[in-house]
Amino acid sequence: MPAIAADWLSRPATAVAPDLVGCVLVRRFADGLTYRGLIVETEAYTPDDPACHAYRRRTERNGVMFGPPGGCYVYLIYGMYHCINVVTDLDGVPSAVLIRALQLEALPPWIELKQQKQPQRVAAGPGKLCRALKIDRSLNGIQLEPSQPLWLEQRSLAITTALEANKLNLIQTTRIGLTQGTERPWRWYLDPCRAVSKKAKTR
DNA sequence: CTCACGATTGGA
DNA sequence: CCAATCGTGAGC
Repeated sequence: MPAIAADWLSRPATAVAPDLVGCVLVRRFADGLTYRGLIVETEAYTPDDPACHAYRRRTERNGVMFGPPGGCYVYLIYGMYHCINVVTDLDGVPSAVLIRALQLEALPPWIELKQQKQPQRVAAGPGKLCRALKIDRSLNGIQLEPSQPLWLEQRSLAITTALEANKLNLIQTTRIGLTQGTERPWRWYLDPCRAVSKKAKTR
């Protein structure tokens, strides 16, 4: 499918996040090997949001969030995992969409299949997907486009059709793992889908 | 300059 | 429930 261009991402993160579910994240290595993952879960972070890394002010870490849409914001969390975000909205408006889970088309060879209890969940979580696709801070600040080692592609017709027919549904719930802004319903995921990190609480 | 802590994960 | 593990940034 065609690559997603920066102008499509030049909207509030809360508008982009649901639209990114069903799109594809592509990882291309220097040797040409390419891996694709269906985006099955996202979260939005906006400038007025206390959970957003850029809520207080611009710092060395969150700088790319202040840049133009289509930027790639990667940070280290808990000293051992990386998380990847797609920068959205106008240049200067610090907003991003956290990619929380992927359904990989094929498993990279460095993932020990034997050790995987559930191979379809190797990228089910923001830290896990970065580990699976070898995404770290060396990719922080790159522009997400096909000339780079990482880019986005539009939804396939098959996914769009399945959503329209309610074969697949886009569920909206509250975000995960936060201490602030927990009430904002800014998480979206595909259902049914094994690769989603966690299902919404059911009442 | 220091030090508490985090948009996580996997195991007890 | 809890430890692992370290860069970041708020506050002294």
